[in-house]
Amino acid sequence: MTVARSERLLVLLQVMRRYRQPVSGATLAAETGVSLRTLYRDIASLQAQGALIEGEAGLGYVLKPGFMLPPMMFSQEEIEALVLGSRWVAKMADPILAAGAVDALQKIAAVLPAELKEEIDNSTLLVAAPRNREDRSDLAMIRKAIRAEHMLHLAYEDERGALTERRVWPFALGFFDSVRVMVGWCELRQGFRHFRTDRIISAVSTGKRYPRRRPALLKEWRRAEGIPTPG
Amino acid sequence: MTVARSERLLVLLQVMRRYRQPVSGATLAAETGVSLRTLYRDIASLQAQGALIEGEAGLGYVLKPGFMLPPMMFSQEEIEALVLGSRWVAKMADPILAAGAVDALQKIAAVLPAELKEEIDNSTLLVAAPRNREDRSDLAMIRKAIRAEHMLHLAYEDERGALTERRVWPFALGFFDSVRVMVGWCELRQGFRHFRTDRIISAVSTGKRYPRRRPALLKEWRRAEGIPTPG
DNA sequence: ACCATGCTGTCAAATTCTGTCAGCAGCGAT
DNA sequence: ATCGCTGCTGACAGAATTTGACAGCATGGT
Repeated sequence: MTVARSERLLVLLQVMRRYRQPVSGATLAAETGVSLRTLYRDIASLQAQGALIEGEAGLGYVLKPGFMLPPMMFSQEEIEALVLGSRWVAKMADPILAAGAVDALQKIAAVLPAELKEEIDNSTLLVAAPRNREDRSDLAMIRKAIRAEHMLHLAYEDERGALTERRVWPFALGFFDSVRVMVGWCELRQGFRHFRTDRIISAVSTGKRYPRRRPALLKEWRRAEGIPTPG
Repeated sequence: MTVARSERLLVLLQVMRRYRQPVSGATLAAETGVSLRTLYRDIASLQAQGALIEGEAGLGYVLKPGFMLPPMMFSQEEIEALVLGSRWVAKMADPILAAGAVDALQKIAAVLPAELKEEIDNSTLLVAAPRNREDRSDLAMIRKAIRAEHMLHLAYEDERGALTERRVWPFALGFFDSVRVMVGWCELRQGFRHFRTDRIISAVSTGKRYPRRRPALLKEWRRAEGIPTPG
């Protein structure tokens, strides 16, 4: 069986992820142990399968951030869990993440045979409609800052209505029943603080990285709060 | 590119799903337009890729219920949505569905390169811990009854504490912030009724199908309640 | 203008896939 | 026990596909 080819394509994706800058086709060909001509064919294959690879003459290839899943089998419970979870995200999260949930569902539905697609459309697992929120915070920007480990300038109104400005190192976002909370290290208080996103007056990314790494902060915060690691 | 082969494997899965009973390899070979020898090789390929296909001598092949996804690409937002959604399900749904969510996450994590797997483990999107519930209802059984369109014998305690017994046709399950609600047609009241699962004293499947189809009931209920169809 | 690079066509060699034939093993019915 | 049906594996030759080498064109940056 030609398992070699599909595995080579997976390897190719990994190699492209390693380089964060554009890589030349010649380099990729060498790393995957294949001729340049074949590499071009492999790239074309991946693109045909939906991989977001951009190639520019004179520069090389870059893989847009994302995840290529190989073929895999999900049980009925697993797919129901994914569908229900995505629906919850679609309703409860900010517009961009919600759009991601909808897109993911559509991608999955698109590859299912008609009979099973209908099963999803008629899925019997429903999620409550979200409440009206007065939460205009830009969660997408906050998520981006978290991913990039960028410091944020925050104007925040605490429980007592007092307004403060701080610089914080955001590293997590919590979704509770009715509120969303940004978790970060607060330079002002020199400690971990939780910020309800509906009380954030404004958040501006400084574009500068904070000095510690996100997983370390997360771990330390978990220990400080006595929160077990999620499954 | 040998897109022919992988497509044939997808077709093979669909054909196997059509037959709910065991199918002989010869039949499958004829349906996919391939020799019997090659069919055996195709089956082996699918099994190697994780498909749950069982073959028994003298009977044929059966595909265990589930969904085989072809290789596909998810954007960062999409995968974050899937992860967050699965975490929510893992915490908020009944044990079986929660296990499905955990399993699905593990399957996805298992095929990601180490660096991205860590990304999921350190995911910055958190879900609130579930509240303590006094909800001992067997949601897994209810979901099963919904899928099979089976009638349920229900002992239910309504808001006023009055205890009733009814036969209902369950067709949906709603997840709200703090309560879960089974939706069904109530034979006693001759109308759609919502049953909070924590007020269900006992639910016994009759094993008999109800006379109407689930999608029709769902649609009618949506119209009656003024609920738009979910994305 | 020049170089690095992406991209496509062509064709023969290398590789893989497929069909045919053969044989063994497990299961149910006669 | 025997038979038929079926799953499953090995071997091998021909068919089909993939690969590599070569040639050429297009594009962007220097």
